[in-house]
Amino acid sequence: MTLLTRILLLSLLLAPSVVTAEESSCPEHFAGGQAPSITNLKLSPQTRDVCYSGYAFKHSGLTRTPLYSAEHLTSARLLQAKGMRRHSTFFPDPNIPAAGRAELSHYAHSGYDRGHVAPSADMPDQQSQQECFSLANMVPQVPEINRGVWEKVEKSVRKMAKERGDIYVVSGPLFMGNNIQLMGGAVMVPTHTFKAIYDPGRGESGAYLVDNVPGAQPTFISIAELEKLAGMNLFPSVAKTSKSVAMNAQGMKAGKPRTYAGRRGYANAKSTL
DNA sequence: CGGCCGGATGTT
DNA sequence: AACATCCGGCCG
Repeated sequence: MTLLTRILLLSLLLAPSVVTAEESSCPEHFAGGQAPSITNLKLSPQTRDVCYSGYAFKHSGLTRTPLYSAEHLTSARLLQAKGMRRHSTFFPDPNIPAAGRAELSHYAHSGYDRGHVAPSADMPDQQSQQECFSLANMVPQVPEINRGVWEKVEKSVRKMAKERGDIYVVSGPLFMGNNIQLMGGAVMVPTHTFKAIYDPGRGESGAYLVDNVPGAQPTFISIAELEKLAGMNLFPSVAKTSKSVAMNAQGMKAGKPRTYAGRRGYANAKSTL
């Protein structure tokens, strides 16, 4: 089977709903049914919201990455996901206009991994498994990070979801500073990746932030702090006073929780977008 | 330690 | 699509 027919087959198999309005057509993926919203207007152009069965994302044609991918993780879902057989069928997303999407060629021999934003291991069935290999759910990630500490963050969040039973997760890239690299002349290489968690049962929230450079360790920041860096309102339905989740207790070597704004070099960092 | 997992690579 | 191989982390 050629690559082209495989892509055509995939586009037939996938039945996404693309929405442009404020209301999400897949509220089940979001805390309070409300999708994250953009507050940094530089991020707004060429965006598209896509709903899949296991996650939903907002894609940017400027970065050719998701700005976020959102999932609702429950213990039942992860129990089901655990038994899933995985297969790697990465594909350029037919729901994203070709002019603004990532292609397999952009990633080939780039030195970067195709890093899942919504992870494959969270997906409970064949369809969602397949859908999460969309290149619209990928960011160029330093291999050591993707296969190392980021994987650890993902596992830690799955563990948290199993223990708590029910959490909402929003993951995505950051593009900080004025020296953003382009992979394959097209796809923006994120400087960081984040994973934000909201626990509706306990009213707690928090986020991991990991630099996209070899040797980086995860840091823990508040949702409010992350929202400033990301230029997005990640959990619009959640009161800003929600308590912080004690993520350090999840087997992570994240060091002391600290405020990212306090770190030298980041306090004045601006998104180039 | 070995075996498994999850993500990625390359070849056919 | 299947297969071999790699890797780091985790578990018994």
